Amino acid sequence: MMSTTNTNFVRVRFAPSPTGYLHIGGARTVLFNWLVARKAGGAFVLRIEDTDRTRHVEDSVQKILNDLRWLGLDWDEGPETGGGCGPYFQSERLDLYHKYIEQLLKSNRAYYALETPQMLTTMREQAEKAGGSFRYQRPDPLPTIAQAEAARADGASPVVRFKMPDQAITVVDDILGSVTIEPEQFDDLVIQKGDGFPTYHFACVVDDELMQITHVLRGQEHLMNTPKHIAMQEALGFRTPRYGHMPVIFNMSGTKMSKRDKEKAIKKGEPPPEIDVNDFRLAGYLPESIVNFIALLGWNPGDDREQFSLAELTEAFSMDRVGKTNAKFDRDKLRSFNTDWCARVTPERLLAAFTDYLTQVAAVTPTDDPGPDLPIAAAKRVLERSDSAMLTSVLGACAGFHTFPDVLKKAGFLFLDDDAIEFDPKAVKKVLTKNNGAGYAMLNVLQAKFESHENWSAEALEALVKQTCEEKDTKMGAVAQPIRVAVSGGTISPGIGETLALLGQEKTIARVKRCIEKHKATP
RNA sequence: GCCCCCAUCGUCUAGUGGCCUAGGAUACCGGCUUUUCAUGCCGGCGACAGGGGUUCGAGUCCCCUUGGGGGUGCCA
Repeated sequence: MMSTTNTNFVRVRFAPSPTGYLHIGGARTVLFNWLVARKAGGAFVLRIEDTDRTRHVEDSVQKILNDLRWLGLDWDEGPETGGGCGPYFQSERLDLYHKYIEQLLKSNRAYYALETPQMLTTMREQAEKAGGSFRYQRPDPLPTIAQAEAARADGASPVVRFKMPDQAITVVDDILGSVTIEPEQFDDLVIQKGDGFPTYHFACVVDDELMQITHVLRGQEHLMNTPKHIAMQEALGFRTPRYGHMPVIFNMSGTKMSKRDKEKAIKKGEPPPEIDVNDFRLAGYLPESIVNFIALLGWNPGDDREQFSLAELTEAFSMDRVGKTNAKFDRDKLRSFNTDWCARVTPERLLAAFTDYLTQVAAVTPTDDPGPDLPIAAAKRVLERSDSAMLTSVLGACAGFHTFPDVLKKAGFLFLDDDAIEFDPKAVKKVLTKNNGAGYAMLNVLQAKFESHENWSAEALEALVKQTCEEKDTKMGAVAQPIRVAVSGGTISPGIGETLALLGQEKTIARVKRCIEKHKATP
């Protein structure tokens, strides 16, 4: 019989805490883990770390799952998928943690501690005043189990602390190399809270073992946690997975990208920056460009290539090309990536993404969140008044746009009621009123032509406009611009032939008429 | 304060001792294309944090300084 043990087997995980939407930095962590798994043909596990009941946010698991799906990152085991190592919610694994807590207690590698949070806070404040950092002093003698139970009966909530070994610990890191930390840097950490829940450190170590995680790829903010985890693994007889600590992503200002940036910007009256994956979705980005962009934040292929689909990333990715330096999140460059991707994907894909964008935006309740200025009304209107064929044409006509809101800005007027068109005074002055109303004169000529024109295709209309130019011995601008203003209220629109074809003959004529009449009413 | 990590154009980065008068992308500036807004194309500006070593030779190796970041929770 052959051994079926695969020595190369790879299992990685992403373990978010359900406190809101998926953060863009978290998205990069997922992506890299996902890539490691897919590259190796291993498993990608999703685990929900909901051990802090005070920070739990309703619906956030669903939100995170949605964000992952939108990005195209699937998981082999986890919520809604199941798997052989479940449950995948830590709050449903309490018995498991208790069992290992017992083991550590029995083997004298952990003990009950009776200080209250208030006492610890006071001690910390005192240590800070003294200019140093607080180190928890292991009690001597240690509280007995009987004492802990008595305290609990008394209404106290004893915690369990892990005895950190008195020896240096070396973290072998696939990204940073070896990092050795001296024992003085650690005190005995709490592994079970007063409410009986495990702390992050403990649950994480137990689950990584039980879920057979082979590689842990996480943010650099976890580097100093890793020695603690290694010490616990040793005490419990667990294996130590391979570790890799990735650089952190910052704002252009150098501050850490955080959800609070949004509130700050709103307070200052500025548009809030996109921070969570969902922000980018609502801002009209393609998941392709987000994935591509964050992949290049800390990883590169070693050559000049910059465009990568998920499949191409899977092919090209390798851990040894992950960098060590923190990166700033350059939204300008992301925008450029998005422009490229919008031009690159198939019309079908672009239509699907645009429809998703409109749907997501239309579903936002303005009172939900004092977020950015989302074109909610416009999105609803477009959804109601168009179909797939129309949207495909609109997207084609707007080719070259950066993000989906640009499409709405450029072609949104198509979906307005004719009498809802608002004329931009500047545009009116520049292209219609100027030169003794030459623009209006042109509109009068065009109106007659439009009424008798039969072939209402973009090409034919384009030809009609060009022909008018020749007749009047003038440039395109003198003909196209007045039409633009009449039909859209401003000077921005797709090519003039496409614009009119998309709008239709009836509406074109109605809008031109209305524009001329408005002028007569207020000369 | 203590511990740890990091350091190339504004930003993301290539660079693994001679291919480097440092390459690409983005941003910015200029030009071309053009019926508006974009796109596209061409060109330009722009960096090895500083100081010591090692070496025939250093962006690349070592040390110090400086700067940035992380940790120091009954958060994850």
